[in-house]
Order: sequence, then C-alpha cells, then structure tokens
Amino acid sequence: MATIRDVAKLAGVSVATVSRVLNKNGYVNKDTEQKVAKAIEQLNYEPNAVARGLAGKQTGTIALILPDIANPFFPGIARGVEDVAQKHGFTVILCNSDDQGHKEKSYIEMLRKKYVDGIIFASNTLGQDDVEQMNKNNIPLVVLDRAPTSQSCSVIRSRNYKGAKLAVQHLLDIGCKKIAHLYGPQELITAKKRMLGYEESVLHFPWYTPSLMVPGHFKMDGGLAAVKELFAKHPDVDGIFCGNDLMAVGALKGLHQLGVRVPDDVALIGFDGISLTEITQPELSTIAQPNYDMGSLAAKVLIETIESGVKEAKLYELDVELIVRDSTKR
Amino acid sequence: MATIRDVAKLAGVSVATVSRVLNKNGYVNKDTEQKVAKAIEQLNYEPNAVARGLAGKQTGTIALILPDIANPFFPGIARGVEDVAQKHGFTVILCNSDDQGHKEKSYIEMLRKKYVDGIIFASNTLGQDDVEQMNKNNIPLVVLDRAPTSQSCSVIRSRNYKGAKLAVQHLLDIGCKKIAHLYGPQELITAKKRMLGYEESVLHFPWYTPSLMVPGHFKMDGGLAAVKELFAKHPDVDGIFCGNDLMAVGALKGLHQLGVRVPDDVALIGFDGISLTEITQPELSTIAQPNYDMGSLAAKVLIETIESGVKEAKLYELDVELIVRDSTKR
DNA sequence: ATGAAAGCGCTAACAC
DNA sequence: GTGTTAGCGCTTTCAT
Repeated sequence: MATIRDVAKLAGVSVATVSRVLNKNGYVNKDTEQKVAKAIEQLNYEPNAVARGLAGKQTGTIALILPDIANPFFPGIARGVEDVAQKHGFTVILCNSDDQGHKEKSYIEMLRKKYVDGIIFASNTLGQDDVEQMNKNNIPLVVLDRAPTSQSCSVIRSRNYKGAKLAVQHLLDIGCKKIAHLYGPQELITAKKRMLGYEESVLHFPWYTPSLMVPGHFKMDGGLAAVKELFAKHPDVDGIFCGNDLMAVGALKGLHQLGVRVPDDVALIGFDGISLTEITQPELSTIAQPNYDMGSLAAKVLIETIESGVKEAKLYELDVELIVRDSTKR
Repeated sequence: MATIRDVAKLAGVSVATVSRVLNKNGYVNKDTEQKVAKAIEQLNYEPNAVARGLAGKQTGTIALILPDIANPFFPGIARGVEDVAQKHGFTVILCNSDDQGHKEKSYIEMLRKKYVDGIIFASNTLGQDDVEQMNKNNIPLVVLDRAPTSQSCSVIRSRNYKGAKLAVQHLLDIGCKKIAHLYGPQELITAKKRMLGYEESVLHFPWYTPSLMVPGHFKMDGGLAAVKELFAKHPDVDGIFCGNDLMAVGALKGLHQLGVRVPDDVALIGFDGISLTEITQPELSTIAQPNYDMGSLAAKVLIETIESGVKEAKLYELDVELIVRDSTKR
C-alpha cells in the first residue's frame, strides 16, 4: 500500500501538502492540489486510518453498548445507529453487556484504549461513576432510556408515561371495566414510568386495587406466569396493559391456556412496537416506540457532539404511537 | 494517560523491556519484570491500542458484515460472534450491507483502512472478486452459508439439504398426502439446497408436480402471497414445507385468512428456528439451525486464523434439528 | 537479559 | 502557499 510519502514524492510536494488536500484544511494552490489528486489517483492511495487515529486521536469509531442484541427490542436501534454512523463515515462497535456492570466496565476500558470517539448506551447498568469516568476521559456519550443526570451527557428516550396513559385510555374507550397491568423491573425508568402512567389513569376508579399490578420482568415467561397469577386473584379482569410487548406475547399465551378469549373476554395491549406483535394471533395492539429513530437520533447527536467538540446535555423525548390491532378490537 | 515511556522511566528500564513484559515475549529477568509490573500498577498504565495497531498491524478488531441486523435471523449470529470475540479480547464492528454489492465493497474498503484483523461475511452478495481482493490484502475471512470456493476462506453452514429432507419426511410421517414447498431466492445456496431436499423427497410420488413449489422470497409477505397462489391451484394440499420461518409465519397468516385450519387441514413446517416460531398460534414446527453456534464458530475459526497466521479453507457443516410443535401435531 | 533507535503512517506546529 | 520536523505510543531489529 502506498503511503502519504509516496504520494508526496510522486506529486513533487511535501507530505504536509498532501495532508492538507486530504483533510481539506489550510491553504493549498489549485494547481498543486490537482497534482496531488493525480498522484493519489495513480497510486490508488488510501489514507491509513490507524495512523490517523494515533496522530489525531480520532478514529471515526463509535460504540454501541446494549444488553443483548438478541433481544428483539435492540436490533432496530442498532440498525438506526449504524445507518447514520455509516452515512457520516463512522464505524460501529457492538457490545453486549447483559446488563452486567463488570462487563460494561471492561468494555469501556477496552473502548477507551481503542480511542473510540464516543459511546451510545442502551444498557441499564451504567453507573453514575462510569459517566463521570467517561466525562473525565472526555469521551462523549449518549444514553438511551435513562433519567437525565447532573452529568453532561445527552439522553434519548420516548414518552413512556404518555404512552401508558394512551394505552389505558384506549382500553377504557373500548369499554373495559377492570384493567390490570403487568410491569417490568422497577429499576428501569421505562418500566417505572409506564407503571406510573397506569396507576394515575386508574387510581380513581372504584375497582382499582394495587394487586391488579403484577410483575412480569419484561419477559415472555414472566408475562405468562403473571397472567395466571392475576387471574387467580382477579378472574373478572377484562383488560390488560402490559409494560412491554414481550410480556404481552407471554400473556396472550397464558390467556390462551386459561381458555380466555382475546379480545372478547380480555383486551390486551403491549408497549414497544416490536415486530413480534404482528405475528401473534390475534395481532397485538401496542404503543409503538420509534425504535429505529431512537437509534438514529442517538447516533446523530453523538456524532454532532464528536465533530463539534461541544458537549451539551440535552434531553430528547420521542413520541409514541398507539397502534390498534385485533387484540383490542371489539 | 501514562505511556510506555513513563513506565520505563519509573521502573528504571528501557521501553523495549516494558514492551517485552507487556507482550510476554523475549527474555526478561524475573526481578526487572517485577519492577516493571509495579510501575505499571502504580501509574495505572494501559497500553494504547491504536499505537499498537499502527506498530504491529494488528488491531484486535474483527468485522461482521450481514444484510440487516434487524432481520430476526441475524441477531443470534451476531451475539455468537461477539461473545467469542469478547472472550478473546477482540472487538466487533457491525456492518449492514442490505445485500448490496456496493455497500459491501465500501465497508471492506473502510475496514481495510482500519486494519481490521478479519471479516465474517453473512452477506450474500460477496463476489468472487472481493474474496480475491481480501486474500491479496491478506485479510482473513470466514463466510456463512455459501458454497465453498476455490479461494482460501473457510465456510460455515448448516445442513440445509438434510434439514429439508427431515422436514418433508416429518410431514409424510404425520400422514400428509400432498406436500407443497415455499422457496426462497434461488441465488442463495441455502434456499436452493432446501428446495433440492424437498424435490428429491417427493419426486417419486404420483401427486408431485412442479407447481407445488411456489416462490415466497424468504419473506413474510411472500409466504402469505405464496400460500394463496398455492391454494388457488392446489386446494387439496395438506402439508407445506416452508424454506424459512419468516415465510412460514406469513403462510400461517394466509391460511388463517383462507379459513384453513393448521394443523388439522394443513400441516406447516418452517426452517431456521428463529424465536418467532414460538410465538404464533399454533406454534410452528421448524428445522432449527444452530444460529448462535454458527456465529460463535465463525468467530472461533476466524480468530484462530488470525492468531496462527495459517489460512486454511475448511468447510464446517453444522447439524440441524427437527423441532415438532403444534403446527404439525395431529 | 537489556537498551538504542528506527520505524509504523499520519497530523500539525512552525518556519519560510 | 508550501516544506521541515517533531511528535502520536508502540514494536522490533540489532547491538551489547
């Protein structure tokens, strides 16, 4: 492979000049620029990204840390991130943290050593100390689905509270008389907000009681188990708002096993808008999050931060959308 | 951040010695090793990966190029790749090619500039010329689901032909009297082999006719459309082997719309073993590929090649498994 | 067993 | 406008 020196020699100029035309900075005569361009062309020269990285401390690489790419919630985000990264000439490193703090820390360590230009966190175990650490190391980060902190980092999330209210209102609208909620891990802000939205929507109804809220851990199995637990206590429930789609799918399975018909006996709605919801029978109503958009926005914000060098700590809230399908059609 | 020079100074040795203990190569006295270790500890020194990459031409990075991480077939593979990469201290760059040759080429270009140590291709548009190009550039690669070529690169795939025969045999075993096949794009070797397996299993039956094979493009919509086309011609079909699960899900939808009961009227089996198949009602029988394992094996083979420097071009065929669920239970 | 020094390929002061 | 040169932080001969 040709180096910048080869180009300089062939063009009869110095490496500095070549570097200038490469990076389009500094003054350079039109004519010499032409000569350099020709030399580059002739030698089929490609700048070496690693050398660039070492010299300039910028590698054109960002990392995406998420719990598990195999969880259907994340591929859409990943795709969004990668698309805009790619468009801006950045490359994306994928990291699966399994929501384990130590894995996350070791990734961060490794990424720092590799001079990644920035990190997107879609993981839930990122500690306050980690954020500080990154800030100290001056590496920009954007986090997904977390509360804004005092630290300087931008947050992207969707309107979970509003979405929950939308979901419950929809169930009320179609005539539900007793609505339950399957909720996720309360250390996740998303799960919390959704539960809050539910609670505040139903608190004033005479039928409301806290035992209408059952934990389902954001998982399919959890949803299945939860629905059984729920019906043992409240066989008269006629509407369920699930904190995420995975639990809704599990709930659907559970209801099926119990011989409860959806939507006739019980109307069911989830949250997230993953593609699984279009596959069940009946198809599931859901509150769709702009999954892909969250990823692409995160990348956009991060890359802007990287390229401008200005660290701002904004909060971006994306809108959610009620998608009505057969599971709530009466 | 401390550099190797700082460590050398503090330990009272030369940078060469520090480098030796870092890389555990060359001779170094036990005592000096201790001193160096202590200095490293004290300074909290971490070697700079970029500088290492520039000096040594090895970056500890591999790339995974696949059509689309949002396609449910790939996250499992990606997870498998990342897990073993991580275990070996490698980092994974994710690339979505959308099966477009030009995107793939531009990724390769970029990856080469970044000194990635190797590439895993799960993409279908990789040309023979690209492989040669990589070989010339001496960058190891492992490909998934492709025919072995004359070029030196290893291939990982699962037994598609055998899986197809397994599927058809299963349909025969449960008493199907007329079996159809929805097939995928014939430029994909996986689609081809599966069709071949079907054909050779049913060719000798009097009921067999080529119009029992209908294209479904490996997509959900395609499966849905295909099943309608199929039933227009062959309303007496009582078993369908779908070339992949996505089409099977679509087919299930289509059959539902046609008022055909599964499995009572028509038994349905897919191929791939993606998680969607556990979500439908009824759950879908399928031929499961060891998705995760294909990814982890690919990474293992690639990293071995990288670390040993020995390029072998082996073919690894992984076994598939018949998973019987309600869609073929009679 | 250890050190000096020449790169790896590029960027960016600084000088002209 | 262009060239010289000193890094970036590490690896790796080649001496000793």
